[in-house]
Amino acid sequence: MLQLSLLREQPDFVIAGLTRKFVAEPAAAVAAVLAFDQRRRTTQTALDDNLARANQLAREIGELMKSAAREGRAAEAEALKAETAALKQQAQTLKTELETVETALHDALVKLPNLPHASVPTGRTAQENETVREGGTKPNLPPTAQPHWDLIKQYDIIDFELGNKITGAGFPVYKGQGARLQRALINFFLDQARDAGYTEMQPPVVVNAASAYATGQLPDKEGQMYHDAQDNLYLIPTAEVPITNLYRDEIIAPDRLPIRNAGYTPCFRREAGSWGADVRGLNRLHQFDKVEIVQIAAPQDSYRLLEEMVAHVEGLLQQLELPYRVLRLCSGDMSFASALTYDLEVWSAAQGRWLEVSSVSNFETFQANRLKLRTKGEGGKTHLLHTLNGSALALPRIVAALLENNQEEGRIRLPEVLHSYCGFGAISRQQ
RNA sequence: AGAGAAGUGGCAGAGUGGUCGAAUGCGACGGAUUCGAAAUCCGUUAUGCCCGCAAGGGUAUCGGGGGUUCGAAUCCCUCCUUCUCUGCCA
Repeated sequence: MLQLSLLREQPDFVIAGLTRKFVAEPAAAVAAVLAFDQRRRTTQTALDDNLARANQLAREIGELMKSAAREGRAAEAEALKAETAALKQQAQTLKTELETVETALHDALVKLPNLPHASVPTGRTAQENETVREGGTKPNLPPTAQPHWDLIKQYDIIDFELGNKITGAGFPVYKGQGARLQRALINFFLDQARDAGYTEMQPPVVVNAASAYATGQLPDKEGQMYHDAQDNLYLIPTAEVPITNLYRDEIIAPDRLPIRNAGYTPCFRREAGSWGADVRGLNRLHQFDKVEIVQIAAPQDSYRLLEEMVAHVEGLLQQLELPYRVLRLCSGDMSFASALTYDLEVWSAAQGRWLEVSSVSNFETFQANRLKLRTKGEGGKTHLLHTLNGSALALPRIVAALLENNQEEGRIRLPEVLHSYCGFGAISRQQ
């Protein structure tokens, strides 16, 4: 959620940013918010004055009651009581109005996306994303090379049919060397995060509505989460949700910043309506594994830390010997909450396409505003912090690329760095 | 899951209808003292919102929500959480 103070103080700046995000009628949207804000303030001033008067009367009545017995002033007290009755009625009306206008203000404000950072290229679609750099070398595969959905059957390491039987489509079962590869990747990613200064966290994988709301999954993406209606809990779509919410409603001492956390969790996504030709095999799943890195930073440090995070993820891809590229997303392709996002994609050789394996974003104060995540600055004033997160990394597409890019006759070679984690150096037919 | 008890400021802990955003202690911060430190002394030490250039003032918040009352941390209802005992269980 954008900060109301920014709309008040720099409406033109906000409108310019919203325009770049292709928000319809940005000037009208900002004007509507400001109008609600104005109404809210006059209403609250009226209510506060009313309550101040009522409080004062209550004090006076208290005094009169004390002296009533010996001075016979009960009648005066009764008169004042009559006045408070009128005030109360008025206060009730004002309270209702305040609630209504606050809701309207809030509803208008949460509809506005975050503003793109100055370095974000303006553009509507993924075609206009900017390639920042590429790394690694694309392999030259023979024409007989197979896509990963065939390889996993051939080596019997990931079984979609079994998952379909016990759960449903998009919930694969990892078997034997496939399961061990998953575990190896998770451990490798977590160890790398720890070495980079992140504290490992193991959060719950279901969260309450307040958490889902604070990081922005609710209300916008309600239909994309699995929901347990009985207890009103949501399965997390990413570890970002619980790990960021650890700091909901907190005032963090400046000397604790930046806070760096990492966590492995399974992630659950309904992916309603997003199935198509490009989502075969591991390209899109309802449940997948991911290690997420999250930082909470002072505003002046956040963009430097964002670059660090991208470098960390790049380092992982380099160690996995995967060809990759780093994209700076254009304004129209960025998520609702992000101010600047880098996507990292790996080359999936048999499919002949880039697969997004990580998205690293700076949300500036957009999430922190809903989280009420603050710090105390000069003069004891509180102000919002910046939140950042990134995948480091999501497993399925990494596995897809590893399988496709490294396929050889009768085996799939694995990068050196995984050998000790897996306990084997190549996937072969024996389990 | 059943029975009982409890939820107050960074922590501990008082407060059972008015002068309570809240005693006291600890911690933290600033100052005095000191060559420096300890000890001691003085002071400061929750958050949101509204009015105001500011100084300052107002308002709300004592687990959440609702109610009674002129007035609620205090009484009532409800939900949540924690603790103790019993039961069940990886």
